[in-house]
Amino acid sequence: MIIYYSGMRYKDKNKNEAIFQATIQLLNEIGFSEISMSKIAKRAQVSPGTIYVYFENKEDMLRKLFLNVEQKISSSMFQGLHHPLPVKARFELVMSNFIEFTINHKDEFLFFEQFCNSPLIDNVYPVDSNSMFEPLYKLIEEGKEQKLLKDYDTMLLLVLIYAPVTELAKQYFREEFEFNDKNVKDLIQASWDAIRA
Amino acid sequence: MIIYYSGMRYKDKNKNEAIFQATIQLLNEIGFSEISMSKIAKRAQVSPGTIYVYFENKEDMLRKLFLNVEQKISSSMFQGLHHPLPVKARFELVMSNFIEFTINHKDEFLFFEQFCNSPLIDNVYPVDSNSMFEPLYKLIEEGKEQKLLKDYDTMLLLVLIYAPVTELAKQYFREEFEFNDKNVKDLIQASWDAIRA
Amino acid sequence: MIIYYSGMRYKDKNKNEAIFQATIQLLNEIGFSEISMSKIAKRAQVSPGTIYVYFENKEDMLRKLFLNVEQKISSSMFQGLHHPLPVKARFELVMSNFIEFTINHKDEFLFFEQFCNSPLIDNVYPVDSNSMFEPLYKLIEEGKEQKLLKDYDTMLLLVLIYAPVTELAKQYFREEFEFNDKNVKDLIQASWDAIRA
Amino acid sequence: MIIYYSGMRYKDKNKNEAIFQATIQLLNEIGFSEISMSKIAKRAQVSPGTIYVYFENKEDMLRKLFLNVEQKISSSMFQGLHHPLPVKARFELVMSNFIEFTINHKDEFLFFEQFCNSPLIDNVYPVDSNSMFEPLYKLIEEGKEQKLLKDYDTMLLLVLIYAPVTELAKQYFREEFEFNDKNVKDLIQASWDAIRA
DNA sequence: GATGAATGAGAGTTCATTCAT
DNA sequence: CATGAATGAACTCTCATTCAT
Repeated sequence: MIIYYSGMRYKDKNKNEAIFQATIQLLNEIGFSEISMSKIAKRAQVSPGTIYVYFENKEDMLRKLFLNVEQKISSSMFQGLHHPLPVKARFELVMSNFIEFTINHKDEFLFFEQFCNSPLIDNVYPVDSNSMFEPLYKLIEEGKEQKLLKDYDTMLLLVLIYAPVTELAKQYFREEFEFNDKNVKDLIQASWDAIRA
Repeated sequence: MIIYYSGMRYKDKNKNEAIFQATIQLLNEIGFSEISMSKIAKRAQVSPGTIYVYFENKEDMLRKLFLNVEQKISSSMFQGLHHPLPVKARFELVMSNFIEFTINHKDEFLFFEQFCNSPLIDNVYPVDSNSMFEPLYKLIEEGKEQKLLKDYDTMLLLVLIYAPVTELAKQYFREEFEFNDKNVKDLIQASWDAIRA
Repeated sequence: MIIYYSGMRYKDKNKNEAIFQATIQLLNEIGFSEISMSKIAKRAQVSPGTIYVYFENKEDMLRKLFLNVEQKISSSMFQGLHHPLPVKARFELVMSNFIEFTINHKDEFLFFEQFCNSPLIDNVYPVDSNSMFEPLYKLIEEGKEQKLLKDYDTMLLLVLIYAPVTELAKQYFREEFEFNDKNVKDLIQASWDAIRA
Repeated sequence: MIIYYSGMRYKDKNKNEAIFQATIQLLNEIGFSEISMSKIAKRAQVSPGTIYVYFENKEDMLRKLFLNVEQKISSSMFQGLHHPLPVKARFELVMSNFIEFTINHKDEFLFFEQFCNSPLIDNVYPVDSNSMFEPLYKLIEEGKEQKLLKDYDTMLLLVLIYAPVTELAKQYFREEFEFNDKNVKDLIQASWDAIRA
């Protein structure tokens, strides 16, 4: 589908998305060492040349894909986060949002983790790599001010609550952990125990 | 060290190690997508052909390197772990061993994380991927039996204590977190709070 | 000749043929043990990568080249073969067609012989390797029915007439035999004597 | 087995032969394009270095192997050839010797044919390539003097009798022709008919 | 915008050969 | 004599990218 917009001709959103999806899938199937523009093109059912209509080069495409996925994760994670709610309620909401996103978006999530653990991430964030968790960071600082949370380094507290989620998600996709209701509740409880004063 | 027997020239342990070190360094510098056997050979100061004297192919080399690093991490982590010690003391020992290893073996650790988050890991462990943490798994089960720890899924408790360590180590190498004495103490304390009954 | 359709750049028949000719020439000059895709590309004045636009791999290229040459030989051999002609006349026509083709297409012929005598031929014909001579086979059977030819195994009679031609052609190219009018006439006569009743 | 000979230490005949046999087998299995010194060494159960004790290089080894096989064929072919026998009897003896050798020495024969049809043959015989058939050549000339054979070019007559044998042998090994007693008799008869006056 | 033929560079791997033992 | 580790060149093939259409 091509959208015309006040005299301007827009690129086909579907092709862009098809390229993104093909890349995410292939990266999870064969990894960075084996992926190639031709394979991506074949999977996305476009010509190799077409990718260069949408992106400057391979690096540019991967960077834009990463930022796109990061945006999706971030907006899902903080969905429905109204300030009036007390700190603990907001913590629980963010945690369930995050868990829900990961288990429902396997490909995006695993791509994100693979990318973050590779040196490619250095080309994306020359300065700061945790802007995605900014609202959560703020929430923890608020909790510390209210003496609800431990007076530890904020980054330490931040990691204590998100690292287990991502790690358990990976175990879940390897079928070595089950994300049933009890486990979700337990995870949120234990995470709270880790950081509460 | 080269060992000679009659009529043979034996494989050089140093060459094997040089190839491993070159691979680890390059993977952390440029990643899986940019690494190549020629670059590894150049960094290790051997001929490209020489790598194939020691390993069947690229995949075989990476797999053997991974298992080698995993062995190093595992043996460091459980160093000095005598059974007579109480559960909490053993927990604290394992945690500090683990933290100490990661911050003192940047290259090995980051390679390990990158590898674990790539699809290559699937070729290494067709069945079970947490054998490295087996003694820690057992320790948690013992703690659960003694009612010291929460009666949660053991994998959940396991992840709650190791995931923050690896994540903070990565932040540390990005200079976004400091591993001073207080932070180490706090991390161990918070992890214990997360899992204790 | 390059044919363009809208929005596409089409494959160039000349490039395909240039690759075939370069391969035939090089195989006759240096043989299977020394030939390489790079050498072929250089001789054909294309990039090494270009060969892989036209063929899947080396084996595929050689197989297609072989079938192409076989087709040429076969169609030359049976050119002008009208059924109304008596058996002997048809025999003589096929023989002179065959002789003429071989001495006028040195490269194709020598490539064909080299290929047929290598194990590569097994990958081309999994079942039957004499389809090229099918019409000649039929002609011999007709001659046997008319009691013109010996009542021997048809394959035996077939080989008796084509094997000397190919062998003499090779001697001719080594300048150890001359294909003058007398020798051609003698060869055809002797071959007829071999098979006639 | 190592043979010591008046103060000189001889090379191991078995190793030499093992290298020859390995080469012949591999050439028939995978051909000149795929063969390599390492593969030959592995098949012969010797070290790659050992081949260079016996031969100067690959080309030297192949040339010596070819001459060795040619010698075997030639001596088998003219075995029991006493001059007192009449021309036709000698012809028949040579033919049966030749047929018998080919069908009983598949590997040597197919290697010989493959080698003769490749440009490698040019490096072996810079001048004359039919010395192997010298006695047969002489026999034909004798037959021509006795007016028993056609007064054709001797090379032509020579080829008329040996080319069908080699070609049928190849068909035999592809299981497309049967070398039973009748066919052998028929082949010899037809060959005689081809050349007799 | 979209195509895919075309490319030279470089990928992983094997090569013939050497030589210290 | 025999070994096999070691090598750099060369192998087959794929790469990211370009560009005429």
